[in-house]
Amino acid sequence: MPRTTPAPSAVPETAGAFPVTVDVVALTVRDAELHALVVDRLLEPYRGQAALPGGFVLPGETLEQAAARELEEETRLTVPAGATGTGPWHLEQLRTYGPLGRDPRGPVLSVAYLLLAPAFGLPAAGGDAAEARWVPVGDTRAGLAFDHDQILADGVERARAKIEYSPLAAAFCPPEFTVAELRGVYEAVWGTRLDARNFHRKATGTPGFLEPTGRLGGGGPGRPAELFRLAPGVDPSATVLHPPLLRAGAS
Amino acid sequence: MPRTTPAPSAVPETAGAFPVTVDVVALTVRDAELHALVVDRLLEPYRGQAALPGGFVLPGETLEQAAARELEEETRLTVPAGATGTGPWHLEQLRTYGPLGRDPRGPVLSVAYLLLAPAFGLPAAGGDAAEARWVPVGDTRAGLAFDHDQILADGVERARAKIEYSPLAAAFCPPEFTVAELRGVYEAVWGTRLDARNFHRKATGTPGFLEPTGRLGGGGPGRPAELFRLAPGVDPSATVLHPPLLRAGAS
DNA sequence: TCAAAAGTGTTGATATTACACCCATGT
DNA sequence: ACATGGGTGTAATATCAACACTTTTGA
Repeated sequence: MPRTTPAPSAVPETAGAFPVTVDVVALTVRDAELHALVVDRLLEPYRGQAALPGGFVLPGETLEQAAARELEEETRLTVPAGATGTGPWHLEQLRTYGPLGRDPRGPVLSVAYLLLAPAFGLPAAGGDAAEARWVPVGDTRAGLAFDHDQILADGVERARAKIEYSPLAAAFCPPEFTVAELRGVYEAVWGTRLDARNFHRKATGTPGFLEPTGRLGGGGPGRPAELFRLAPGVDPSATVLHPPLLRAGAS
Repeated sequence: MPRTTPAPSAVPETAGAFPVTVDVVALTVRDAELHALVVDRLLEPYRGQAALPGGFVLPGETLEQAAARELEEETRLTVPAGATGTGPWHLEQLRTYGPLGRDPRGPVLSVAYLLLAPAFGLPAAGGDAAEARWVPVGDTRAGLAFDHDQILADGVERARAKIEYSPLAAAFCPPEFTVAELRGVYEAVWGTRLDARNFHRKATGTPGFLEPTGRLGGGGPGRPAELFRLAPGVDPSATVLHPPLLRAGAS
């Protein structure tokens, strides 16, 4: 049946209205490993269990606003406005789950978001919000509330696929970074080892990806590495790298 | 039926409840051109204007069920159950739009689905449902109600990207098809011309894509073509073609 | 026999991979 | 000096793109 509209500005009575949540898969690379942000739930259902940060969408806000608000409330982490654009942050919609069979309270729709961010510290536990912490994605087998294990797995798979053909790996790095740092991101996200020499050539040789800053970075042992930034004017989520940085190229 | 559990704890009062629609981007290839399914709206808002088939999600149904029901109601087209799997049909979630600024009646969330299907006839116009028709995607500039132009564009772009590295192009074909038919799908979806000889080698040479049936098809002029089917046991949405059938390879 | 479409062979250009080798710094 | 990581050169292999050529049918 077509949309039935009793009045020009009403929604049909037969249509259900659904509570809608946003849940955020926030990923970062720490200690050469991919980590996800989880919070410990203070309230029922699943009280005391770990879950993805998220919560109900409020009237009058967009889904992106709700995602940013929930992240900030639960982790004191402020997502820069317009993080869908360039820079060391990236927020994009993942997919929508529900409404049936995923929340003991009843039908709830959840719109999941994926956030890719450079490593950053979290405030010490003990605010009025639940404690937020980073957990290695390999350690999260079947431990999260609701269907959040599935959502996390989908988010990780999305990240793995996207860095292959988009400049999004740079979203895990600070504004200026070395090729080795970038390679560390690929190795952590894919869980593989990459040949440093070939990676360097591919990354620096792919048009529309990296731009040299001219400066040198790093104070560790060995020759200092050149610092790069993301090529100017590229939308990391729209740019397609050619040739791609192939996942198959792992040794 | 609605799974409304009286519940250990209820959804917080502060949380908004949103009407939720599903809208379907149904694509097919007809006359060597990519077409989308649209319906003419019988009711306000946007009465008389073309729109994607879709409508409100009812209590107790899943999003996929709602998408299939709306398609069937508005186009008399029955989506086979489990069309997310193998075969000449493919239904997948596209993304979620809203809730603000997209429906004059107020905040409405829309979960968009993408359906890839072989060409099929539509019932003659004049049922109690709105008339459904195929329109070439090139002809749909800014003509659809709501934000459906954007949703259609997103669906087309998803289809274009996916057939490059997945066997999903076969979802546009009947169960058995020739390499030329398959090439026609790529040409229509990408809007390019492909070299028939190189395409044949790539398509038949890519593991996990095509399986020869041994039979021959076609009664037209020229040498009869071998009939193929999708390789058995492949999930078209999960399989990754290697090497991919590159869009760049268009001549 | 001819037109049309299917399918194979071949070749130069480009990409990938593996690894030898040099460069620049801290200790 | 030497260890450590940064970065370049090069050669074997695979893939891509263009196109000559053969095969198999209908008219």
